[in-house]
Amino acid sequence: MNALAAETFLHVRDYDLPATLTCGQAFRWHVRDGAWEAVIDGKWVRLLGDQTGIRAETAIPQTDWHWLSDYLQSGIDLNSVLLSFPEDQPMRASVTACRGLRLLRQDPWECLASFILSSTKQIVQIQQIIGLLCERFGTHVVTPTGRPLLHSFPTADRLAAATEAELRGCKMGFRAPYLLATARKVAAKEIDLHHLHGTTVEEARERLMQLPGVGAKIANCVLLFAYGFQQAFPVDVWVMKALRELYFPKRRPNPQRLQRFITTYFGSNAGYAQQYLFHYMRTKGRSKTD
DNA sequence: CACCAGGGTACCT
DNA sequence: AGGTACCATGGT
Repeated sequence: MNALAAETFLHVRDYDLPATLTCGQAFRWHVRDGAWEAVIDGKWVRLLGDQTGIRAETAIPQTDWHWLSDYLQSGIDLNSVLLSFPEDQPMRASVTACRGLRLLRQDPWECLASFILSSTKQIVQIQQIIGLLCERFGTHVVTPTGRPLLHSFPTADRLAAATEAELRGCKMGFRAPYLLATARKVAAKEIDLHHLHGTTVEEARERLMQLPGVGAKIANCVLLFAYGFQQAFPVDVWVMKALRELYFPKRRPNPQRLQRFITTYFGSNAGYAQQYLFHYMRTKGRSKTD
């Protein structure tokens, strides 16, 4: 038995599916039989990439695939993005190491909640926490027969109704009160995540940072990975390492000077450049099959 | 077994 | 304004 309900093919070149889906912007993807599977907006999906594009399969009928091409951002002109990067050795090395790395366009709530859980955690652990969270608070998702049961990412309403102890049970530790408090603010409509699409980066960032457990770094991740603000430039320990080793080898610049450098040097696609640096720093020195 | 991980917050000078 | 301990848990 089997029965995939729908499939399509997205024609796109230079799309590195493995790198894009595992580089720390989304946390629910896993490989099965050489293909990538996850739940997007409550829908099970399976992706298989080749040189000419991405084949996609779902478990329920689809007529309009816009939700998927929007998520994957398969329609953007990657080459013009790469051409907008500063021409320096670190950026060249980063692009050479992984031409085809893309930025996704994710659901704001899932992205926000996921990155609240990301603080001082390794990517594998974030995946584990989110897996438990979905299992315990998400709803069942239709999958092809024979697959393990899968769950949607829990809504803010559902998490707002949870207890801190239940959330701590998902191994998230001290992040539990942050996630709970933010879920309650979203559920109570103290912030309208959808509305941020129509604002400026600065206003959106300011609003996000008013939420418990959301500082500049996590806000920038959400701005970049969910809202598509390409100027947003999250600085975590890896990106800070890249900036210091590659651009400021002599002495460490103060935070203000560093921020000034980021906003002036990397151009209109600074967030994209940041993701290439991040991926480069994390993978260099490892074998490519890891 | 130390040390570190896609940080934020409260509390100190 | 700028530094620092603490938060919880698992990988390396």
